[in-house]
Amino acid sequence: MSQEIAQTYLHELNEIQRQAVLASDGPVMVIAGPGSGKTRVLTFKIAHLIKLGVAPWNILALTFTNKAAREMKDRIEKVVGSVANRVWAGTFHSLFARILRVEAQHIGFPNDFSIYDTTDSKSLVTEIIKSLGLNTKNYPNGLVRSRISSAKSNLITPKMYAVNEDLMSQDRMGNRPMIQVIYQKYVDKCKQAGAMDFDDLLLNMFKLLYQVPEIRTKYQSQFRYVLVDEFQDTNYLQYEILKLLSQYEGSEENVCIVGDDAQSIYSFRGATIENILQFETDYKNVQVYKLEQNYRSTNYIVEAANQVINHNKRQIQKKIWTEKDGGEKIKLIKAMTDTEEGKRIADSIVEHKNRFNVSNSDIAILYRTNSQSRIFEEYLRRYNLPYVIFGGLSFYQRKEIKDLIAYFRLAVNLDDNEAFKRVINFPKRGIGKTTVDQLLQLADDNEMSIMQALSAIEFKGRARTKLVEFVKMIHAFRAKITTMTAYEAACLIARKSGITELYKNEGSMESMNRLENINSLLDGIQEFVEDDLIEDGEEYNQDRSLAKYLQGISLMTDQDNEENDNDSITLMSTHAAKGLEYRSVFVVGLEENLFPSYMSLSDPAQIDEERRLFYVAITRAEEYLTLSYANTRYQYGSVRNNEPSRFIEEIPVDNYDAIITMRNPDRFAEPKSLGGLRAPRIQKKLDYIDPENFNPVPSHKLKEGMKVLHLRFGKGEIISIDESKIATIEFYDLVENQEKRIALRYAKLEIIE
DNA sequence: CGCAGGCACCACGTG
DNA sequence: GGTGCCTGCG
Repeated sequence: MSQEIAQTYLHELNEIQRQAVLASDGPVMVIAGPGSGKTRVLTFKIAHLIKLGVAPWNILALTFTNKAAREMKDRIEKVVGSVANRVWAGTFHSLFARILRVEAQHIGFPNDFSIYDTTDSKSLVTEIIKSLGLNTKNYPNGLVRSRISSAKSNLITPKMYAVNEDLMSQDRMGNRPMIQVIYQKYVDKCKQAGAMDFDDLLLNMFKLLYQVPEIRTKYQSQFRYVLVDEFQDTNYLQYEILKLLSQYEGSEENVCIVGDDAQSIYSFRGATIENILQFETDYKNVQVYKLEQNYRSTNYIVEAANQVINHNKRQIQKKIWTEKDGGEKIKLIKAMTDTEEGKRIADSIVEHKNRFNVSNSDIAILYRTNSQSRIFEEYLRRYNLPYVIFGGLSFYQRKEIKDLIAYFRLAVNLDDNEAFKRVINFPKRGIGKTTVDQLLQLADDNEMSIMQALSAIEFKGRARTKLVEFVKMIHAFRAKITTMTAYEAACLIARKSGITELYKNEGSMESMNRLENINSLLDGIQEFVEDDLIEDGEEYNQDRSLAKYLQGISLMTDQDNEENDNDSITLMSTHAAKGLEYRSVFVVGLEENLFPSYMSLSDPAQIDEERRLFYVAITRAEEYLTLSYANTRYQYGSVRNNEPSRFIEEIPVDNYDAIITMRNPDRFAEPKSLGGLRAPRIQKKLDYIDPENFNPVPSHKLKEGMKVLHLRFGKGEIISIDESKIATIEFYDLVENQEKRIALRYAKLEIIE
């Protein structure tokens, strides 16, 4: 190793980190506590390999989120330049999908296979349950899918399931003996549709490597170095794939796994810490490095985290420490209601900004469930604090977007039944439920996709002419997508399908919104077409077809689009926060039944997982950590009382800001007004409207010229009301877009004069 | 037979 | 608050 390399980046590492980076050959396991420079080690390690002369495309780096992959690539690029783009870095799902696009024919799938997302998979399962004459009471969709998913993740085929006495007797005892039959049918139907669900992307990658020796050899020899981030989140199937890729005759087993057992939070989707323990047995002479120095957080936070995680029995021994002494103690906010919690958090944020000079982008609010975001959203809006929400309903999950994309999918893959079901009568073209049911039956009886059945068998129903028209249209689209660019084809489909026209004619606020979303999708497609370089492993791919575009987006999530570049507060689930850090973190909703979740209360192992999740949450904070809970909360349509979360007490009292006794639930003092500081006004603060004292009036009482009050936007004046009962209202306190168009049908407005 | 509106039921986390 | 199913009407 040359002197020059050492000077460029190795000095930025501590001793253990450096050893881990330099251990380029053979199996390596890095146990990395939160904030210990894990990503730094991974990226420097890859950069180091490239500097040593390893070709970038011989390196496979697997992550769990697109975000982590992108960050990794960016950081490698900083060290070695644009050649970093040729590293195979990405999520398990996206990289395997890419490989399957090339190799799918070896396992009996078309190369332009569709990817079924959760909605598609749900819909297919429901269809099957019904077709078997079962009801969804006995066979809840979620349960069936989780049985199927877990079977796949453990490499249990439907046939193996049928002879697995454990699984079958579990199903019998649960009075659901038909799950195996549903599973078999689900697999058959996916195959027929040329579709893979998320689990199949992994499963089929495994099959490909396992069943086709020359393919196995091809990828084994290509991926000379394999690295896995967040290894504690891998499931059995993922680990088996990793072993297939890295363990073979004559291999040096250059595999490096990085993880932290204390941050394993995905057991619900089959992740197992066993993999970490197993690694040392499966590979010979594993070099183990433990990164224990935390560079992120102050001692109060690190100490709290250590104490909390100590309540978990099973774990790899390590002691996280930091040199950052002093700092602020942890604050605890106790609220009576969930609404009050929202207000108090917003107040506290304002105080933070003023007292500690933190900017919005330094702040994150973390919650257990995405549905908690709404209240915080409302208060932040009222206080004029900009925010971004990660997670929740993704752009690609919106109805109008899914519908248009379903047309794309169907045109690319005629057998994609889920896409077919979605668009056959949208926009309305007089093909109703009865016809669709008949079609499904027809296809099922003949073991064909619907499109195949339609072209092979004369359909006798009343809707025949309309069906012929529909099929013609889809075939016309299909012809266009091979000759046109993605953008041209997408515009044509949006128009000819009747989707844009439908929303234009409707003219409501909601439709306009949808139209806008469709336009942003089209804009995105245009960008895709105009982008002159697409990173694609070894080659810069020149394909600008709609099919190619579909491949790119099918595994995208919202988090891949939203950039927090305009100084906003971040709101997200604790799961989504893993790997991120903020100067000031608010962990909210710390109540029994919520965090820990009510789903976990009966199972100690699941409580441990909730605790690890809490551990992840608090270790996101660099300087300021605030915890909060509410005594009562609106849940499932009624008010519920919850005890404060057990996790609050697991942090020693010394780490808290206020002196409090830890015995009874009322022990937690109201946060003191600190140093006489008052929550100052920032920008134009909207008046706080108490939802309890808010009295909206029926819409017919609203007239032009009235002064009204809106929960979110505050005071305003009705400028006009048009014939479709859309009011244009000017809101005085909004900084931007003072005028809003509000559909009176839905609006809740109080008259103030 | 198709459609709109009403209504029950559901909601943990992710690719 | 969203959505998928059911019902009664055209």
